[in-house]
Amino acid sequence: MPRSIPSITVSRLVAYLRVLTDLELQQVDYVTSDELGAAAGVSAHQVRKDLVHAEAPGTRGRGYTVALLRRELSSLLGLTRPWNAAIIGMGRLGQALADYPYYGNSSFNVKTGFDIDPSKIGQRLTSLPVYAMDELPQRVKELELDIALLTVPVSAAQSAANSLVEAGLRGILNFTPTVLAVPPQVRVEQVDFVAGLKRLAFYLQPDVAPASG
Amino acid sequence: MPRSIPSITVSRLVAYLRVLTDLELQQVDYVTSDELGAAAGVSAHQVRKDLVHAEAPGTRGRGYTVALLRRELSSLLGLTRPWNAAIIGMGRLGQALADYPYYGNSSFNVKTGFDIDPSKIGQRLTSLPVYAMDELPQRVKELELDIALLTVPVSAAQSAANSLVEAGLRGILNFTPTVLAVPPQVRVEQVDFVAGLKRLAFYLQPDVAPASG
DNA sequence: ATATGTGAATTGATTCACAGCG
DNA sequence: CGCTGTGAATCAATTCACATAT
Repeated sequence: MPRSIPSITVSRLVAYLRVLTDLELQQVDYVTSDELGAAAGVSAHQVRKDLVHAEAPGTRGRGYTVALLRRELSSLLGLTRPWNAAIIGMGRLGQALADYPYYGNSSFNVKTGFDIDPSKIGQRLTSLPVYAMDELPQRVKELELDIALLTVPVSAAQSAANSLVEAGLRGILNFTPTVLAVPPQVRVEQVDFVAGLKRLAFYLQPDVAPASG
Repeated sequence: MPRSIPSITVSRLVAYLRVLTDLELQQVDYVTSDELGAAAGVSAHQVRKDLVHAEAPGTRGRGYTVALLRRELSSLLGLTRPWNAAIIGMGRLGQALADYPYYGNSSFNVKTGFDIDPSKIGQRLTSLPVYAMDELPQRVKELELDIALLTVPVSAAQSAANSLVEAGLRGILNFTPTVLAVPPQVRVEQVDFVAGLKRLAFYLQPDVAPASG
C-alpha cells in the first residue's frame, strides 16, 4: 500500500520532527498538540490532523510521548536509513554546503562533490573529494549516491540535471532558480533564496496586506 | 486599497517573472499562458487565474506581451525600487551569500554583514564590510536597511531576530531551521535546505506514491 | 482560428465541534 | 477534567468550460 501524503503536510511533519528532536534533547517527556503547534507555527487542530499519518497515538488528557512520536515521524519520513548525497557544482555555495555543520546526527551523508572545472577537481577545497562530471555514472554506483545538491550556474542546470537522471539519481535538491524537467520517478525540491527575497519584497510594500503562509 | 495575494500565488508570480525575464533576454515578444505555464511548471488555467492580479491584459488569439507583463509583475512584486539587505552571521553560508553573483540586475543590494565574532568584524572576508551586532540599530538607519538574511547558528536565531525587529527591519529571510517569533508587521520567509532534504527523503522511499507540490 | 478572461464546478485543505478515552 | 481523534462544515484553491475578443 503506497502511502501518499500531500507535500504541504510533509513540510509540516518535517517541522514537527525538528521541534520534537529539540524537546527530546531537553528531556521533555510529553507534548500536547497545542504546544507542538505553537512551536511549529500552526494550530493544534492542524497538528492533530497531520499526525493521523503517523502511527503514534497520543494519550488523551496528557498529549503525545515525545520520544515515541519523534521516532515514528523519523521513520515515516524515511530518516532511519542513511541517504548518500553529492554536491554538483563546487562554487562558493557548493563549498559552503560541503562544510555545513548541521547535517548533524541526521541521516544525510554528503559523500563527494562534482565539477567541470579542472582546477577544482581532485583537490580538497573542502573536506570533500571532488570528481569530474563525467565520472558521475561510475561514482553514483560506487558510492551508492541517492541525492544531488545542485548548485551549478543557471545556464548549466538542466543539462546537469539530465546527467544526474541518467546516472540514476532519484532526488535533486535544486538550488538554481530553474524549473527542471525530469521524469516522474525523479523528485525535485526547490531551494531558491532569491525567490524568497522577492516574496519578501512583495509583502514589505506599504499597500500590501499581510497574508500568512 | 491594500492588495492581498495568497502567499502561494506570490510564489508562482515570482516564477513567472523569472521566465519572462529570460524570454525578454531572448527577445521573444509574445508568450501564451500555455508556454508560460510549461516553463514554470503549472497549468495554463493556473497561469491565467494568477495573472488576474497583474494589470497586463493579454491579447486574445496571441498571448501576453512579454515586456509588458514582465514590467507589470515586477512592479506588482515591489521590485521596481531598491531594497537594502544585510547578512546577519558571517559564517561560511553568510560569506557565500555575500559573494553570490545572481542578485544580478535585481533590486536587492546586499550592503553589509554583521557578526558577534570580533575576529570577523571590520575585515573584509568578502567584498562586504562587517560590523558588530551592537552597531545594528545605527547602521540600519544609516544604510536604510530593509531586509536581513539570517544565517547565524540555530541557538542564536531567536535573539538575533529580536535585535533585528528592534532595530526596525521588517523582512527576514531565515536560513536557520527555526520558526521565529516576530510581531505581525515583520515578515519572515523560510529558506531551509535541510528541511528540503528531508522532504526529498520521504518521497524517495520505495513505498511512497509521488505527489506533486 | 486561437488564446484570453471568468463564472461555475470541483477538488482539496483547514477549522470546527464534540464524542471518546485516560 | 484535559486532550486526543475524527466526522462534518467551512473555507480556499484549482480545474473546467465556454463566451469573448482579436
